[in-house]
Amino acid sequence: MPPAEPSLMKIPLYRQIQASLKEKITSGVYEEGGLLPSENELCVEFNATRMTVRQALNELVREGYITRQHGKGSTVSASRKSLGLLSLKGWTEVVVASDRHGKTLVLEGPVLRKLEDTAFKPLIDNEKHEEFIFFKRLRLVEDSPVMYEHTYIPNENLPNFIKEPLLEGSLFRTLLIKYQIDVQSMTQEVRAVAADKETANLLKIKQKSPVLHLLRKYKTSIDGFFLYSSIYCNTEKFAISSFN
Amino acid sequence: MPPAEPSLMKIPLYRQIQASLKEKITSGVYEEGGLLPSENELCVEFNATRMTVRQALNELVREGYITRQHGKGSTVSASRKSLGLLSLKGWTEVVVASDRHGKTLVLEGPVLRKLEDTAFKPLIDNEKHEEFIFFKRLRLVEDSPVMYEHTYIPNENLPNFIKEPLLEGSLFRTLLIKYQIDVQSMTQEVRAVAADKETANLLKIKQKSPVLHLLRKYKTSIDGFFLYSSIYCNTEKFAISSFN
DNA sequence: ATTATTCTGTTGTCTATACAAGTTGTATAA
DNA sequence: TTATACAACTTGTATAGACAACAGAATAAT
Repeated sequence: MPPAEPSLMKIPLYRQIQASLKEKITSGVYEEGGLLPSENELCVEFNATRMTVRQALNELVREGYITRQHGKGSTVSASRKSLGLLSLKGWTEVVVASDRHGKTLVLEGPVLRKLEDTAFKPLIDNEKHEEFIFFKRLRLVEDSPVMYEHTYIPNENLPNFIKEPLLEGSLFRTLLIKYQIDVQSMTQEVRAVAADKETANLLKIKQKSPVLHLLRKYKTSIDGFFLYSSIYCNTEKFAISSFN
Repeated sequence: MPPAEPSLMKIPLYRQIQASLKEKITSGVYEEGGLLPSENELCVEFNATRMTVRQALNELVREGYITRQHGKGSTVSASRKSLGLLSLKGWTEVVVASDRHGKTLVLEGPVLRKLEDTAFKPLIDNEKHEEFIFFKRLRLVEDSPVMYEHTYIPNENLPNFIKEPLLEGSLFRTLLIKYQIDVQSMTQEVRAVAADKETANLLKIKQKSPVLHLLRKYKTSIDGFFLYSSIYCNTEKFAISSFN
């Protein structure tokens, strides 16, 4: 029997539990600082064993939604004011989750071009990638420019990518839905640098102002297929936050 | 019966496995890019079940030591050149793991003082903490100053702390061994700012140079007991890296 | 020779259970 | 009233096993 629609593929139970709880947390059913139902109660609710429930809860800890305490329970974390961008989540999800009005302007692309940015060199293993799909995007929060991003995607496995627009404006979502490519993890290097002329203009700050520079490599569900991003952030109004 | 020596407390099996594997990775027994023994082989070696071994392996993924691939195995990650300081690890552990020569100068403290730094205000829940133990520390890598750190620790649960030196120069280790306080997780905000006079002098850079500013809150095994750090980083030579 | 198919070993998911250990509230004893 | 002990509930650790899904190599069919 052929597999079902990729987008309808079977989702592991613990992922469903994780998604359900996340939904209830962000929508306020479980309020900040309050306790989640105990593991045993969740077992009953989702008809699963404790190990499965615990896997879901551990994922939520990793994502910063809850904290847990031995003998007490799982507490809903206070939602953060700053944008949680050191974590994996894509821009769209982060801005929605933080309840802010976000917008993305595509300044250039998608176009095919070679990777010229020398900063990426140490991150790329093999030279087999000749051409990349390239984006220049500017991201705004409440109409203030906050991030200026260059994205490079190897031009493989992505037929018709440059011809069609992004689903809901989200790159990650487009990759997942249209190409079944799941972005799974990320590594990045973080620096403070002085804004160059182009960056300063776009972010509406003075030239040579301090900006955050993030150099990212995203790992996907396809072996050897990575995405690369170079991001400049204006951190005057919004900080970048992370957990561990 | 009274509990045994805290430092000899029973360590969970999966932590032991985790530590053993980490040791073999950093010492080169398992080489970069190579495969770890399979889960079943590790079960035999450590006399544990797969779930226990998997818990250890998942921790190593979280810490960035290995990656895993369905149907294939666990691969030892390439060690990173930059300092993995967005993760939880303390300075001592990070510098040792990255095979670099690190040194810490205590410029001031430990002394008792109130928390004046207004940047911390939004991070601190309750005002019950009157006094904090305060440190000013400068951290060097290969004799270059890289980080300038202010640390605030609530003056509770820590008898004789300011009178005695740190164990092996490590704050985290001292808290764990002498006070049984385990630092478990961290949240932080990251910004790019212009170096003020003091910071610039200490880091041996020009005034107003871009520096990374990390505002950290460490969670410990004691409920309601947090550590706070404000860190300025010179990222010209060393970047800060993180995983997810 | 090339293409399918099967096989084997790997990690991923899940069940069911058990006991240890931390937290909290309550009942009892001093 | 104040301790102390206990009970009930929580999460943490661990065992033992099962089947699914994936990767790669060996084998069989074309």
